Amino acid sequence: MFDMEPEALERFTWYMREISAMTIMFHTKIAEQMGVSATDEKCIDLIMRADGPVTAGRIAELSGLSTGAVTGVIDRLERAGFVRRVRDPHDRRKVLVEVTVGDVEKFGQLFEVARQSLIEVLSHFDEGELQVIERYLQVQIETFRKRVIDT
Amino acid sequence: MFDMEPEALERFTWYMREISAMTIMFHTKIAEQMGVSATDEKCIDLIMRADGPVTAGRIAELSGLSTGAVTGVIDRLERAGFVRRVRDPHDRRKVLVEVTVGDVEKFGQLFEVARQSLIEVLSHFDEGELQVIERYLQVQIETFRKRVIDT
DNA sequence: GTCGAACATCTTAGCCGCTAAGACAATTCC
DNA sequence: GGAATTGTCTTAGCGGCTAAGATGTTCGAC
Repeated sequence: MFDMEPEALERFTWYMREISAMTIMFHTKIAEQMGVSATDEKCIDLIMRADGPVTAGRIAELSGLSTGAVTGVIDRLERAGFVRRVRDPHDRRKVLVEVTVGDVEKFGQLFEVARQSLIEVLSHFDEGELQVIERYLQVQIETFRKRVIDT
Repeated sequence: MFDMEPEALERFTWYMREISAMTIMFHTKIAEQMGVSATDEKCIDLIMRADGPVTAGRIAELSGLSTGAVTGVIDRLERAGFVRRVRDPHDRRKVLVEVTVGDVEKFGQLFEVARQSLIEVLSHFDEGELQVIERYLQVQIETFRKRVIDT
């Protein structure tokens, strides 16, 4: 079905593993810089990546935490000024969690460094190569979501 | 210095963020499947990615945990049969931690799924495209290690 | 060789976040 | 309107983490 030298596959496996570990470290550093726990940072990332406000319960589902734990997460993030609780006017049981607008700077430094690093990486490639890379990233997201995450 | 449409950069940023979140989820699932905590899985990943045996203290450095916490990590991983403590014959203060050989299967399923997924992803590309992708991964690792991790 | 300083790991006390179970409040269904 | 359901919060109990100190080992000066 797909013939690739075993050594090549092994190299790619190593790249994935290395990037994977760097990703974990990156999130650890972001959390440190924001002055919150890794769990809290994971949740705020969930909230930011969602489109539109998210309920507390949805955060529990997405993060795998209990609802009780999510209450604590939101308490801490709210106290630190990263998010805000808003009662859903259509269903007043629900608590919508919104990222507070002006405080995107608090994520600041390291996100900016990451953005600059991405630009630096991409600057090594011409138009046609970037198209290949973009397709690669799209296929990777699609494949891993289907086969690894949604199971 | 490097001109790229802002929308393209935004798309790539989104890809990175998405992959980043999937990576976190992946490690969470691996840990679950292994029946250990995320911290423990992070440590065993460190040990496996290192070449040669690693000391307890080195694990503390690399993971950012206190030495006391690492003692607990190794206790649990040893009890679960993933690693083994070996006294360094040259310096008997040190404790070398080795991954137990026959138990690689315990990581099993999900690693295998990930490996198969990687093969599936790569099968979408021809020889020349794979070279571009490989270069991209190398540059990414190098750049992010330099600018994000080692700071 | 001996002694003290430095080093590597382990132990312990105290703290904090997580889970599970149930309380409370709002909504939906009959 | 009343019962069942839903969404969040509260609480008790547990387990992992940090910081500090204990224990065992090595290194260096003499």
